[in-house]
Amino acid sequence: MRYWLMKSEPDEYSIDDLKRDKKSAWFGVRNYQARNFMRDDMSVGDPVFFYHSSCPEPGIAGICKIASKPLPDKTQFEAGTKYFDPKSTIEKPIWMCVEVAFVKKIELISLAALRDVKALAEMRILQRGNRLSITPVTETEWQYIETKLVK
DNA sequence: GCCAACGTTGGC
DNA sequence: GCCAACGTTGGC
Repeated sequence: MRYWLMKSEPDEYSIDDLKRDKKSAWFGVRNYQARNFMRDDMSVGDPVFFYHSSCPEPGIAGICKIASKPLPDKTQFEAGTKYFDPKSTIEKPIWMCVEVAFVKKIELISLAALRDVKALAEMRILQRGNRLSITPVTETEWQYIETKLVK
């Protein structure tokens, strides 16, 4: 089992949206590293921190879990949308996604609060210049956050 | 809105 | 394969 952190802009899709939907495809990822995590490294049941980015209060807003094997991201075939990729074909899709299932909403753990914790200094999300929308979380980091910061 | 950092593109 | 130009991310 591996642990993950997945970013979403709450204006686009928030933890409340996932709570309502129970389950959702994590579509729209157009970065190869992030895609490869979904395609190659995730397993059904892996726990995920749901992170709100590009918003007034960025931080971890909830917990969800991986709920499907990798699937072709349908939005890559939708001509005229911002996720359309003309290089992709049904036979050879370029972009993959997974489904995630809601686990719980938590009291927001702000980015500032995460930065305050020495034990989390090495977290990918806190590294300078990090922009990757999906990052692995180590077991140590997960346990620390889960036991000490999640409310 | 600004800007640093990073990824992608495309000419050579 | 190099690298400059450009686009995007995301915190502030």
